[in-house]
Amino acid sequence: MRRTHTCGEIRSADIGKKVCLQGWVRFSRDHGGVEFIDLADAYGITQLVFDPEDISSGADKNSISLALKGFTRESVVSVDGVVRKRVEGTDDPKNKTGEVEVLITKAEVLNRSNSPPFELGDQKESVLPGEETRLRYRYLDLRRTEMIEALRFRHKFISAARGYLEKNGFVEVETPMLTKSTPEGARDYIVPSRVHPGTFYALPQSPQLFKQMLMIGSMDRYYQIARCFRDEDSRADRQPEFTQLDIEMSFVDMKDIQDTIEGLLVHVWKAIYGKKLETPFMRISFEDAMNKYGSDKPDLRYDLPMIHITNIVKDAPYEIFQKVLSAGGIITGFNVKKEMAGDKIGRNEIDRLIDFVKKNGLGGMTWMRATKDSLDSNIVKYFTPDVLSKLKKEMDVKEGDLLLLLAGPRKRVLETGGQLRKKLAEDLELFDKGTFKFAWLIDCPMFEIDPASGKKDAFHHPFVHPTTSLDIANVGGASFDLIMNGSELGSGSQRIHDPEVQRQIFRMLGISEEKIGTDFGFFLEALGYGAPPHGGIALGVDRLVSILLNRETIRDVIAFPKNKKGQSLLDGSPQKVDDDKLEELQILSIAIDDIDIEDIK
RNA sequence: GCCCUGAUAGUGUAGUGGCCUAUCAUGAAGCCCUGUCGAGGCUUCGACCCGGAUUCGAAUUCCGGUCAGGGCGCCA
Repeated sequence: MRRTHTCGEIRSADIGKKVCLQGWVRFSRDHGGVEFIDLADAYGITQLVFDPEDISSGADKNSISLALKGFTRESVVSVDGVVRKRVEGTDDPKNKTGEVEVLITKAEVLNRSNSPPFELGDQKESVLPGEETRLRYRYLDLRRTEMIEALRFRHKFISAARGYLEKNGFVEVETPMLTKSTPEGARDYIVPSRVHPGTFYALPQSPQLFKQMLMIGSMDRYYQIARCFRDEDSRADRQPEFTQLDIEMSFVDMKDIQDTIEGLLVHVWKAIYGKKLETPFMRISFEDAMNKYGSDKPDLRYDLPMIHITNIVKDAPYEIFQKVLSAGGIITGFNVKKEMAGDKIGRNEIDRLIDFVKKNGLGGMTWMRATKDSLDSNIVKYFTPDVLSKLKKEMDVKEGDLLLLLAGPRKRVLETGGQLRKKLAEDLELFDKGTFKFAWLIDCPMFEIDPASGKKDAFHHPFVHPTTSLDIANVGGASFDLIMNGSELGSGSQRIHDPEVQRQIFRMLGISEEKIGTDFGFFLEALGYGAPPHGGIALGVDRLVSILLNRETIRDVIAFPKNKKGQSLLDGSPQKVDDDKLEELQILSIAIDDIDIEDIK
């Protein structure tokens, strides 16, 4: 018999029905006579009963009993039975099928399971095994409700996004996975060509150039759930392969792209949560974000800004400040309000914060506590009453507030301030985990200087349309980021559609004429054939979904993720390939392990 | 490349120089039990990441590795 119901759908209304259920044996409880089995599938759990003294007509007690002996944990079984109400007082209110049970009339083991390496029950708070074990046996991990929910949610998100985009005339187009290696940016995963020995494709870091060429090809509205690859080190929110919701539009400006994403998210919100998402999103300039929050993706669920006080304290004879100032540095501070901190930050905690600041590259941290009518600290003596009063005014100091002051080189102070702000918010629980605060980071520069090499780099990428003359010092770029809760969810821009401007940007990035030709010649040529004004954005699907589900890492919303070192613990990739395969590709490995030491000697 | 944290039965853990023949739970195997629901009871099985050092004595201290995770760099 084929299954008639899933393990999550039988209710009181089904009482008396003959059913067939198929699923996994999650738990069984043998009372020496009556026996209960929790049968699980992706939809839920139904309790099965075998009672030797309560056998339905036509059922064979001995054959059922025999089959049940083969029901090991996580075995796949098929059971026929009759739905009945549970004995008075034995309902299970925690389970949506908890009012009914299925009295077994026939049982069969479809596939016996080995004893699982970790416990799969997750009705209550179960103890999760380490992630290594979960990834090694991902197919078992996926049976857990949490994982099933994550993948369903992810699907729902993508499905709703598709619905919105299709309704608005977007066409999903697949761009190639075997593409050209690009010189700038992240490292490529490369794929050897057998037909052209010694040459390689690269897996796409993003469909950037192809989606732009789709616009040149008059596609007008494009989207793709695009897999992207970057051979860089992983993080909790970064995997070697990841998914972007990639969008490109013709005849639009930045506002049109932002409106589209806001519309999309409103639609998704409605579909997933049944709620209205407030738009338009707040906008914050790159400069404000850095100055106030020390981050290009500040968490805006709480305020706690940096308040710059360089001008107020510049004359105070406090040696540390004077040293910093004479080196061209700045002084800034946080006012940790009494309402935020309560009495959570005592002397010991301040010492820990000072350590934190030191680890983040500053010499230390000065602090003051606001008393009834003054500021209390071992360094107040260096500040005149006038300076203290100005400081109190500027930082809006009330009794019980704690001032944390940072001094040092501008960039260092802002970055460390941003880290400290984040830490304070976490320690003091300044935000609600269920709140999602979107914002657009706007007014970005076109270029940034790499502090290590002193080289000029593109702030976003080299295809961003400049918003100012290219001759001035701080060229602006028509790019923007979607940020939420301290994460960057995606970045978009209006693109360059004039080949001469594009060529000029490549030159400004220090790419030689020859390189421009070999690496981007085809693209410059394409721009030359009537490229329409266009722009687009890419949203990180893994990241967004993991934040919405409050998961610590994007691995928890990816069915088969890699570990931190980029390995799949499930199939053991990456692996060596046989020598004859390499030979066919005319590839010779010079990895240390592959070199025969004797040969070298 | 660097920094931080961790590693004890299949799984999750306790254990800060001798009370360790290593705790507890879960699991597995077996037995008992007729209304449980992560059932319960009894019995059994099963572990200190590797190498070196210190010490009379190391799971515990030190050094070096390996593995895992978080972060910096990197991610145009």
